[in-house]
Amino acid sequence: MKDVERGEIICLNCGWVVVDHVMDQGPEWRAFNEEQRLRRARAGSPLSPLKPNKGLSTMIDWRNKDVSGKFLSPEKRPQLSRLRRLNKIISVSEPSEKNYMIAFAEIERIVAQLGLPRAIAEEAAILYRKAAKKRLIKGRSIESMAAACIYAACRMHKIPRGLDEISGSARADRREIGRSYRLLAKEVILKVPPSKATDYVPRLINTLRLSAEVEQLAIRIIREAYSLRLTSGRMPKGLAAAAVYLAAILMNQKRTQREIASNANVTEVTVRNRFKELMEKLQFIVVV
DNA sequence: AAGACGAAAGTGGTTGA
DNA sequence: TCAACAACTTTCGTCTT
Repeated sequence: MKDVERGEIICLNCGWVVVDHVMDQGPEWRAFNEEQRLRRARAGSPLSPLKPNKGLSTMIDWRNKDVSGKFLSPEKRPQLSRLRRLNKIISVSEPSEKNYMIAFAEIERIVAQLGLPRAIAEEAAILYRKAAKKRLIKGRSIESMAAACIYAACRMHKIPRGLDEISGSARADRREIGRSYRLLAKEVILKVPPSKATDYVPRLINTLRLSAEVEQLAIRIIREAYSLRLTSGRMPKGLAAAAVYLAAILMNQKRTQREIASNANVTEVTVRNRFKELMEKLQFIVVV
């Protein structure tokens, strides 16, 4: 019922673009997505924010020249190569760097498992650095903070994932992640726009294979609902699900409540309740 | 037979003392 | 820190298509 894994395509750079392509795919799109996702997820060299030292640590040039460009004397070369080797070891064995390595490995693991875009991993890594700088990880597990960073990064990039979706793939329990996230939100992230209902729409439209018109309409419905104060205290994803349901009906592309509910990670009942409210308050839209 | 609907009891998260 | 509370879920029976 709460199936977490779902082939889904997101542009690995910006988080959005590829979605459009998916709309045109035939029945095979799911497999195509998965395949492409895996292929892309493993491609390319690791990007800088995910390296413990951001790629900015001291490097000793491999050319045996000194500052003035003259070649070094033969006696000095072995010494230099020893230095190089030592420098390499030291640069990752400093305690804080080791911490980063564990954290970043965890971040990459979760991101890969959930099929999230690379930008998320980078954002999460940046957040993790900031958290570490403020000593927020003291007394907390690295894993929970890493997961919290991913959760935050997802929200910042408008790719909403539930806390439970992430905790499902994390090596820390939901409660701990929640705590870490709160701390993170308070101390590091200055402004996190609370996730809006419209953020959930593209993903739903996608997995349900609905058309772009439905998406537009659903978003319009949500805007209306928002301006009518129908949204306070309600789960954004619940509202999103109901709006998509309504939009699909209006566009003659009806999906069952069950389909929508399971894809939005809410229950049918919630979809129904939101749907009912929408019908009560938004009648004038239907008339038009 | 499957989807939609709603009531009742249960659950987790927020709020206020 | 604890209890009250609202929103949401689960479960299940009934109605509609």
